[in-house]
Amino acid sequence: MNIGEVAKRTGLPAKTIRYYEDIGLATPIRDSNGYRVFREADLHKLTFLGRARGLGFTIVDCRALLALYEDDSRASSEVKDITQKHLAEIEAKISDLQAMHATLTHLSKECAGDMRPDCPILQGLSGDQGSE
Amino acid sequence: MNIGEVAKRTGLPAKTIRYYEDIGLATPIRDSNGYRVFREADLHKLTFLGRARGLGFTIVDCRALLALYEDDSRASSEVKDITQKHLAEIEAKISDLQAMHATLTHLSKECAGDMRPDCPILQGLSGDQGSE
DNA sequence: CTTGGGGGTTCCAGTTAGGGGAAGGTCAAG
DNA sequence: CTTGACCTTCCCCTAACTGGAACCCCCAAG
Repeated sequence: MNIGEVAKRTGLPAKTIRYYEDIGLATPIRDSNGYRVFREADLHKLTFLGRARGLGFTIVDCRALLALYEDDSRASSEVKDITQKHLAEIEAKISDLQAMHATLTHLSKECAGDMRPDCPILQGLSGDQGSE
Repeated sequence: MNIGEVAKRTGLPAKTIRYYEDIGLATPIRDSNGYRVFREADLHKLTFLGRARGLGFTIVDCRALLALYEDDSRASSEVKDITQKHLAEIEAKISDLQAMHATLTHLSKECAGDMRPDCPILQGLSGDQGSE
């Protein structure tokens, strides 16, 4: 299977697949013309990578998960640990974003958004806490 | 005021302040010894930048906001537009993260997390949808 | 035979928003 | 005079790709 076909099946851009080979996450063999040739196992690994990345795991995490995926004797606790850490990071990010959202919503509500130059958003950003 | 003092007052690392000068967001003057000298106005701009960045605005947004901040005749609607777009992006990110969180929580719950190799998380990532 | 188009290949540069650290100039105190 | 804190520039590094240039390969049509 050539890279284009793999891209179609996994949904990953060809560029990304080449990149994954570069950093050692995929190891297709080569045809006599230099083209990459992907086997079923390569396809499975790339599909796995695509899903893990889609769930926000970093490449470092993916590398670890992939190693565990290929190790039949792994303990499921190792996988669960990585996942729990990732969940904690996601929760932290959500909290951050929600705090930003609250602040901006508040500032935005007070701003008329018309042609006048008076703008509570800029006042808030400048450090003037106004009549809070 | 030297850069160290500004760093203390704004909470921004000196490196960041130099970077902001590099990209044209701050324009301190120079002392005869080559040291940067920051005036009150520079301090205000940097404080503004710190807050805007802290609320997740990109540097591009900050540049626009700063221009509006310094333009006494701006219309508040321009500021509000940038803010609303940013709010929409924040909302999209929160949704993404919440979806990831739900999926991972689901997978994680089904995983015993013990010494056995059986792991529903890896099964989920591999594309096996199991008994869903 | 040649041309065209649609694969594929490598390599280089750029993205965000700075961070780390080296090599060296400056300043104030003891 | 020296020490240590502060400042300067410069260059490389990060994550995870993406875009583009220049070039090779293969097949079918005119």
